[in-house]
Amino acid sequence: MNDPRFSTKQRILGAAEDLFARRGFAGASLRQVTTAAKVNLAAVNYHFGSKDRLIEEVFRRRLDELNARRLAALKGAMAGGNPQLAEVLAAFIKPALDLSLDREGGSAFVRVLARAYAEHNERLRRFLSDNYGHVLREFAAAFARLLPRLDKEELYWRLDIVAGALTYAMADFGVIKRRSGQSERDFRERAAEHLIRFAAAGLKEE
Amino acid sequence: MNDPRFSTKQRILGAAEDLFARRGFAGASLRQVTTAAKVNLAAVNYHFGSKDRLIEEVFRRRLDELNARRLAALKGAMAGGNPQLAEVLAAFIKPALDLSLDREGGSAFVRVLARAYAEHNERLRRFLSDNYGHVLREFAAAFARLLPRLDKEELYWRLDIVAGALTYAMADFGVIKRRSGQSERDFRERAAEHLIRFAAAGLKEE
DNA sequence: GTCTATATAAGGATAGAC
DNA sequence: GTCTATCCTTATATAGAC
Repeated sequence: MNDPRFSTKQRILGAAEDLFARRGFAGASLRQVTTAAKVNLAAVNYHFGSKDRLIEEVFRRRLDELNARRLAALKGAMAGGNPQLAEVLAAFIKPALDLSLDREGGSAFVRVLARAYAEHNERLRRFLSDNYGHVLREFAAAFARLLPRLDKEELYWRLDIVAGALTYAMADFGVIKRRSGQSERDFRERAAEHLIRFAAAGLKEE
Repeated sequence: MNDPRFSTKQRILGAAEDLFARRGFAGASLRQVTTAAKVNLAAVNYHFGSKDRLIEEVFRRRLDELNARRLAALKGAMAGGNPQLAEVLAAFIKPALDLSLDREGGSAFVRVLARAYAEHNERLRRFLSDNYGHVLREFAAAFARLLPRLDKEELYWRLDIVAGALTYAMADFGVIKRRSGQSERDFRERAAEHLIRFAAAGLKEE
């Protein structure tokens, strides 16, 4: 029972992630979280200090790895000296959709992320911007190199639209359902392909 | 004080819309709503029966008109016998972005709508599907006529992506900010234009 | 580090007078 | 239709024993 992957702290994070995805930050109570994690109610305040700090740690646990993967993929796409638009898009999109495939809570987390957008919560926005803003800036610079004919304003508009579609796709908001014979992994991979092709077409449009 | 536009019921709906947008359905309490509406706490249960029913009425008040406008615009686009893709897209997108321009609460409502997606709330989904699903089906049929080379699955994927980008754009999730000299209306109109061009390019892609 | 017990506040909903 | 008062549940957070 001393496996750090199943420590009290990690069990709380896992249960919180799941419940925040399903009921929202305000909708999921610490009682529900600690019950699901099979830990004592007081453990949340012992390990995290408050509900707000617990929320931040739920983000940190996933986003550190997600953004490291995105940057590594971006570096790979830019390395050859002849970067392709679809590769750079894939560097941004695929790690996110992969995360949504991770049965160990990742699929819940992407919905938490979508909720964070909907929240418009200033505290959360600042936390995300402070910790992960540099990743977005690197991608924006890469796209600017690949699409030199688009002025900056036009480029930002289009990237914003791509981000919206990605957020929506990741959180599974849409109406498309997986067919019964299809694996979750296959479904997600097709979602990423459709999204990348659609986005590339929209970005390239003169 | 008997103007039905400022009746107790309408004031509750307006305050609820604003608070649900800012704090979410669980995050906004009936006490906050009734205080903002300057009505008595008990008035919510008298007029609506419960918080859940209040939420549904917040949706109904806006969506009846929004979807009527969309269908009217769709009819207009299809009437000539030579419908254009951009026109049909505009019939779907522009009424939504116009709503987001309505200072009388519409701009709050689009954020409520985005939250409803994030909620994945079964009760809400059924309510929306039962009441407004036919509108989406009519648009899907129109797009199918305009894009005969896309098979049904491909078309649905792409429409799903468009819906995601629209939801995101309406709720102002993105990073693009209005410039100081620019009016809100002008900003929204440009958002709609960018979105329609981007979506049309992505939909047409072979 | 985990427990029980509890302080303290806020929540949705309702009863009953006016 | 609107009010006050209140029921009952749930919430976050903490104190202090183990």
